[in-house]
Amino acid sequence: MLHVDLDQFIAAVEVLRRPELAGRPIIVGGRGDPTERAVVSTASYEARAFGVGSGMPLRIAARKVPDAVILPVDAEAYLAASEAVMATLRAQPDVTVQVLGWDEAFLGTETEDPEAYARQVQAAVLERTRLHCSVGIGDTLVRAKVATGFGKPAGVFRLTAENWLDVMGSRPTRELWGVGSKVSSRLAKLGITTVAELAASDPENLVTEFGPKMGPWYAQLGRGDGTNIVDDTPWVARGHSRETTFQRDLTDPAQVAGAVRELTARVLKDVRIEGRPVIGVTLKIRYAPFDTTTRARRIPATSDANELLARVLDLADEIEPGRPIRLLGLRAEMAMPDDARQGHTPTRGGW
DNA sequence: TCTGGGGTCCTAGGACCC
DNA sequence: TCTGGGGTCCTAGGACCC
Repeated sequence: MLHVDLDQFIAAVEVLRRPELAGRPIIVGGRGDPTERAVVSTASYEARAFGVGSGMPLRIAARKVPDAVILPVDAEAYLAASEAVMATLRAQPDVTVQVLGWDEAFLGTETEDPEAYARQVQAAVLERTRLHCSVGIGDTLVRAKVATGFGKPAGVFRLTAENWLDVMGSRPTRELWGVGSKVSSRLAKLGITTVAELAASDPENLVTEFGPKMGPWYAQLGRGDGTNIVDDTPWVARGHSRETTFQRDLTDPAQVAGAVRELTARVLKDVRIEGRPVIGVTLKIRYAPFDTTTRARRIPATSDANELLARVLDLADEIEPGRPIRLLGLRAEMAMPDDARQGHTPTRGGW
């Protein structure tokens, strides 16, 4: 199968509508104001050369690149571009498309010459959307996904059982899809720092450290093994959430109550579009500067807005009075339809 | 005043039941 | 005068991804 990933997607979309920005360091994040609390969504390759990357505080990014073009996030524009890309992918011959986000998808197809197929996909995407993408080819989803990184920018790379350890074996576990900084540190404590070491590790040790599901999962990841099924079943959202980081910390209880009502209204808007009852609510509270806690309640299935607001305000009563609040978030968990895809592979935000 | 916003899934521990 | 065992449900917290 193939994994397609658009190159510097958000920055590229911005350049399409403002060609004079081509070649300049572009940073997209927040409302485009580096004095505000916000982080970088995407940086162009020119900006990345200065050490700027996704997730970095906008303020710091702006400091690193003094003459950067800093732009606000325009989600609608990226969504429209994304839909054009995905439509192009779906129009390819004999293909199953599993969308992973705005700028990524797996493609399942049977072909004698995957490289040629990949080049054809790149050409079609470029012609239809004027956007460049990189393509990974693999015999599992994990290998295809990891392969894409070696194809960037605008290239094609193949990773299979054959060359997986040659290419990945000596690299740090952090480079695996699903291993972040915390897990790589915990692995290091077990004496596992490279992909090859993870691939050869005793699953029992991993179960002790990570539990019955994640232990074996990490061992499999080290080998690049896993499913090779591209699943185009339409996604069914488990829930919807909204959160707000306040530019100035909230201290006034009336302000907090107002923010909670506003969040509830925003979440309800999305839930109404789904048309499914809510079965749980979670309030997320970040006390300044960075102490985050959650309060959750499971509730009888309801679609009644007043009922929900009452529940959320109950949760808000658990906010400690007097502590400055930097962020409030609200998530509504929705009832799943009986036929929804469930119990898939553990991936956390992936497939 | 350095730390977004939208997601998913796993784990541990307590409560509760038989 | 000892303290099971299995199961489910729930909450809080953690980790990761785009």
